[in-house]
Amino acid sequence: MPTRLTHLFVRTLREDPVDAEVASHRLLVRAGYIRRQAPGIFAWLPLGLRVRRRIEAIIREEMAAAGAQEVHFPALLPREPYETTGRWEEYGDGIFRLKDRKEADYLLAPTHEEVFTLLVKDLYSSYKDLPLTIYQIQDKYRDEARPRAGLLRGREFSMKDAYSFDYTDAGLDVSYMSQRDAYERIFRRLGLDYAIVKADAGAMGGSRSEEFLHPTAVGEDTFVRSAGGYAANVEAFTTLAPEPLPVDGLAPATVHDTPDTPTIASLVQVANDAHPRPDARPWVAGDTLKNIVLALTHLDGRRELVIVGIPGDRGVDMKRAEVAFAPASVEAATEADFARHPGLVKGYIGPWSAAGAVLGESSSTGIRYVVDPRIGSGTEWITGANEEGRHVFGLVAGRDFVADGTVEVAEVLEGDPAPDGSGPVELARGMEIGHVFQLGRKYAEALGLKVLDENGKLVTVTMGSYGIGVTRIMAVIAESNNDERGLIWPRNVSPFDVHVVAAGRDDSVYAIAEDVVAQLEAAGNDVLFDDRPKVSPGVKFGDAELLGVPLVVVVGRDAAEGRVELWDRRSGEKTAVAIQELPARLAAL
RNA sequence: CGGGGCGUAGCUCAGCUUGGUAGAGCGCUCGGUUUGGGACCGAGAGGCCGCAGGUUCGAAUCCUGUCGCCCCGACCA
Repeated sequence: MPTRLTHLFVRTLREDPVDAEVASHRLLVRAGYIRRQAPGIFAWLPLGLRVRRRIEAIIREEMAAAGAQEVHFPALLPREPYETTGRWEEYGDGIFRLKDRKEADYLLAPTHEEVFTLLVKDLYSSYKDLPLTIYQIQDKYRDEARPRAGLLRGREFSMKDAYSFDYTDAGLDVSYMSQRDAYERIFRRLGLDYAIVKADAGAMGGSRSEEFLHPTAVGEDTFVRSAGGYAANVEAFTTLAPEPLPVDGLAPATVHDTPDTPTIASLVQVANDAHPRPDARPWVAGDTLKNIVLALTHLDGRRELVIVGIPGDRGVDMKRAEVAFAPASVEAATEADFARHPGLVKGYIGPWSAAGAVLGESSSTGIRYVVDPRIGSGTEWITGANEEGRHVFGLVAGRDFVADGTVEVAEVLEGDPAPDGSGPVELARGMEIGHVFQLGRKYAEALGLKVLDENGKLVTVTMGSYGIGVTRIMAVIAESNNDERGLIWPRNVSPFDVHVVAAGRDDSVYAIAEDVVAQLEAAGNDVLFDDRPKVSPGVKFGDAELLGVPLVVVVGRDAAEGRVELWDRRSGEKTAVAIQELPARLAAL
């Protein structure tokens, strides 16, 4: 049976909803696919559900092909498992918590590692049962601080999450690659461009982690890639450290007056004017060593100052800093912090002074000092002399100062060399649409999932987790498949195969359209039929463009002569087709 | 959590400065005329002007408080 627009539960909006900014959000609401219920929470209308189900179907097929079995857990879960793994606390305000009538704690699951692990523990106890990969397609709940952009970052969202269970590391690698391969097939089938980037393993404690990023201006992640094939999230980017240089023969450091140079730009200016380099090459920002005071707040609430030294031509990337110092949180040091450390001369901080080391755990201040990998042994720098209006020139790392360690907090710039030697990187924005992750034994350890191996020895299971954002994918597809008139779905996720518009003034057009619809249905097409009798053609065309079914058949002025128009929504091209040839023409597309 | 903006009809908005009993367009209903690019005429339905308190003879409008929403940032397997 065709779906008739006279009966379909939908109302298209002529104007853009005021609260929608990005194209996908705007169009999905305007075209009647979703309606907002609360911030980041949406109701699904028939059209929206159809698209969602088609995406799910593709995922299910590829999961089955990868040997994963579907299960289903509740979204509402008790506190205990999350308490055991520590995530009840770790998630903080990030999850929805609730109490039952007995005051027992529950949560709406943000992800399901714990209960998957426990279920396998319940049922399996032998290596013979492994490997196992199970998955579900479930709504997840996260109390995002700021939901935004409609389906792209909601507080309720649908995700396919799979979990693999192995008893050897080699087995985990196989399971991981199997899911990773499945993801590539899924995204290819969905027509979604993607980059696989190294991700920060972070607090999840796993070893190998890769994100699938869809390059898009609305993406929230910045990633880098090189022509030679390197790709990484900026948070996971590692700097290519220079080989140590010999320090022998380098000129001794000299201190110069550099009045009024609190910024790198002013310092470079004064250095070139008053203290030009002997070989006349101009000083540049990259010749300076900038020392930035950060304040860490550790999990136990302890506040610690740490100073990071980075080349003066780049800033601190706070996201990279968060990763570098995790699980502590990071912020810029405040005036109060400086007040507690009179040894720090704001604007003129440096590791060295005539009286000895100033920065570092064993220095006069005792403040931990970590530097960018570019500050390698034998490199020379202009940096603060710890006196108002004075800098030290030709300060050599490894000779004149030693840091407590290196740190990856400097911002990554276009053209930086990829760590694998595959050339300079470019920066791009991306939206995370999938994430594959080797969890290792963290959850199995915490929850006691062990099996007996071939030798009758109890071994802890090693796990992987693999997520795909179903509703986010739908938004991403909408985001990259639209024009000023509306959505344009790829054929394999379109809510219908073909949209038939009856555009005529008399009854015969409708009778012919009914016949066309019946033929298309008989040929196996899922048909949306605009049979609204009193609606003008202009409105019908406009709605057809808004709704975004990629193929439209217009039954109109030439219908009496046995011809209809086949309208390619994407190209806008319309071609006359004889009605009896129509099913074959569609089948051939 | 910091910054900015906004709450008036289903949607998009005007009215608020200068207080006087609620408006437009679109959508919806009925009748009629239209019918290949969002047509027209006529008649309608629809609002606790976010909520609470205050000022006033009288508050959508002024004052105080509060709740909510959107955007930017922080945050975010």
